[in-house]
Amino acid sequence: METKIRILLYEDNRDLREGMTFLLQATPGLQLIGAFPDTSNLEMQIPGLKPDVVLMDIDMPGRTGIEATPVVKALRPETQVLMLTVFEDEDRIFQAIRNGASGYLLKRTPPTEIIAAIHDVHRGGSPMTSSIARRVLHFFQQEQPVAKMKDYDLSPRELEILKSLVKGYSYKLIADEHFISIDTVRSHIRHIYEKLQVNSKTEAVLKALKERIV
Amino acid sequence: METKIRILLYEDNRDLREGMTFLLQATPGLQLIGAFPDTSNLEMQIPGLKPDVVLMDIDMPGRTGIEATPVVKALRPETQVLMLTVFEDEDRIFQAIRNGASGYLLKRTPPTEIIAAIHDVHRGGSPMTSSIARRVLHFFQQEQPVAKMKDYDLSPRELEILKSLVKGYSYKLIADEHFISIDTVRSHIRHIYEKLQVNSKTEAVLKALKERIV
DNA sequence: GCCATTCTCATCCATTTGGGTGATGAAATA
DNA sequence: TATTTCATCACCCAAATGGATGAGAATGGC
Repeated sequence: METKIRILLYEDNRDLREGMTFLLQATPGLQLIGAFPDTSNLEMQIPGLKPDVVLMDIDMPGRTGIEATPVVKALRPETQVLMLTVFEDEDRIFQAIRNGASGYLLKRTPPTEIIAAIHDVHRGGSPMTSSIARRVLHFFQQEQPVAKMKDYDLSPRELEILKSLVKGYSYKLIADEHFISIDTVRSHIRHIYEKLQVNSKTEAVLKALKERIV
Repeated sequence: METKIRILLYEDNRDLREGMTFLLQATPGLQLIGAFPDTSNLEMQIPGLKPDVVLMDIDMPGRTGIEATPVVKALRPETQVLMLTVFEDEDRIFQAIRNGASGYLLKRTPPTEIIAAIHDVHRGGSPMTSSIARRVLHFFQQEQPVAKMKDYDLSPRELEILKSLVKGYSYKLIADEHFISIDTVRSHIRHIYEKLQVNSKTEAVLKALKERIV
């Protein structure tokens, strides 16, 4: 390893902080450049210490780890934030991820895996426990009851017209777009409304979007 | 371990299939109950063999692993599908995930980790390599340029009206909903249009949704 | 007190939209 | 071949919508 990975630790629990400090200092290839019980001085510490990886607890007094993460990313985008916490609820996981966290580990993860995860996140990976990963995947899967999704039996032409509606076009515009008369457009739209069981442009557009018929 | 994990393998490459077969048969706690070069007989094999975990290659002749996955989940929802493939592009990853895969490993993953992943997915985790995980997280993060988002300076009342518009309501309905006259509704909506720079209900609704002002 | 904003309501007018009805020719299907 | 579906267009009418303009009451800030 050429140069050590520069690590910053934010953890309010003193025992845990000191334990992690010991672990990190004892590990070759890693360099702990700071360990703090809160994020109140982020704005000084991040630009000053230039960490490669920040280990972030979630539940801290003052600014939580979730709130601090986007600040870190804003101050120094190349810094990787690794959440290290006891919380496993989807809300916090997603908030952390949306805020720019690159990894999400539970504190009960064995030390060797935490070390591995630090290297991992520094290499551009996103380490996470598989239970966290399951929740993330679940998010993608829980989607629509696509299977039961009625296709509403729209004709090809009706589908095109519906797409134009979803673009926010007026009847006249749609007519021009498709080189047909406005009455033909109206005719198609009437059929679309009937099939979708709606009776206005807005409702049709909303339904089309919500059930992604478009 | 009380009872062995029942595993089905779908992999068209003969060498890989035989290699995996050897690995799985040599591992205590696992029971390979079938290994097939294609998914043409899924409909018989899944209900007949009742696998706990299916190892699924993506690129197979006939029905691909991505297409086969939802079929597996439909035939036997409790079966966990673990993608095992060489492809690492976001498209395929997301297709697989959306189709119900519970894990996603690259074939170059070391055998011991594959074994661990099988146990993992069977326990309800979602093993994935951290590079895959990074891509998944990236999907959440790439979102909107929230920062640049103008708030359009809508008044509280206008925002409420806009929300009603997004519900697909007509002027009359909105008037009733808020106990105001229809002309007042029209007045608010005109102001909304002006601020959002649109000139129809549909456009306003689309803009509100797209920029999630609602 | 004065000013800006917001919320309210109104009137007038033109355009758009929704709904009813019907018709024609082409294409696909039974 | 007969029937059905699709795409096209038309005419009528009523309701909804969009745009211009104005105006009174309430609120909050300066």
